[in-house]
Amino acid sequence: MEKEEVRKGPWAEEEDVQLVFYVNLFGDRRWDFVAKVSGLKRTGKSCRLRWVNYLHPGLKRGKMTPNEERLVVELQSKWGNRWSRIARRLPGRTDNEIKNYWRTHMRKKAQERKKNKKVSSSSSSSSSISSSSSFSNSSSPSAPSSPRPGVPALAKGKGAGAEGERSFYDTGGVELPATTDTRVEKNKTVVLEVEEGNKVYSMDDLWKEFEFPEENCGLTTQAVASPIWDYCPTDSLWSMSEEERQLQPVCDNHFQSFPFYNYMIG
DNA sequence: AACTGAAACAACCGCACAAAG
DNA sequence: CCTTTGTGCGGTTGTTTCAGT
Repeated sequence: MEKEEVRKGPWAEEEDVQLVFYVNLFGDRRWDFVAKVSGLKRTGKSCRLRWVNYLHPGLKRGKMTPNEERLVVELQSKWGNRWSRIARRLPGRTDNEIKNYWRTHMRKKAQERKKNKKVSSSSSSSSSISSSSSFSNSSSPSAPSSPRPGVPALAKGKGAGAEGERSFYDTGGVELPATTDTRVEKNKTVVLEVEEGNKVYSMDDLWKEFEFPEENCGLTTQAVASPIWDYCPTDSLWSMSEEERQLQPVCDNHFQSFPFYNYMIG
């Protein structure tokens, strides 16, 4: 009946590392393939989701800026719940994130509306709360709302500069459109040195890098890209053909420990 | 200090569409 | 042209953390 158990639920750090590695190799298109080859017991769908919502370089984390909030409200009223479309206008934000944001804020608004109704019905007869979309105000831009550690030690996308107008979805994968400098992170040297020297980095370690924005000040949209990218080879890999990759594993130690290695040679 | 509700975030599910065979 | 497969999207649910009482 069950062919292979499919893992569900929260992703482990190793899984993240593994996924990033393989996405680096094969791009972010063939998710089924990536899922299979990586040995992750996840569906391609699940891998894609994890990538898009969490691991993607260029993801901005942390609270929405007032600007972004305004934009979301504006675009939502214009396009409806086309979250992915809206997300494209908000570099670094995912449709999921926006969706969640909207949901909580709709709830808030609904509550406010209820309150107002009660008040207005008891006091006067004016309606008016309806389409006013008082979001930009109600979202209290100044509300500090302490950063949520909901995400393991990495949701601190504080100093994310909201610059750049490009869908972060187009990581391009192998067939990256040679438009602009799609990914700043790619220029960073490192080779999936999750184990650098003799030190082994956990995902937390990797993420921590981003708690010090000064170190990334040269970056714009990608400023808070998933730090794991720092540890992944990119350019070299992107430009390699599949065959080349087979012949020339990037970092042997790791490489061989990944199921992919067996897959390729076997 | 313990409890409870709300908020934020992560992940899954099902459907629709597009491309490949 | 039809079928299959993969991907993207929107909706929904579950989990964790925080703030207020």
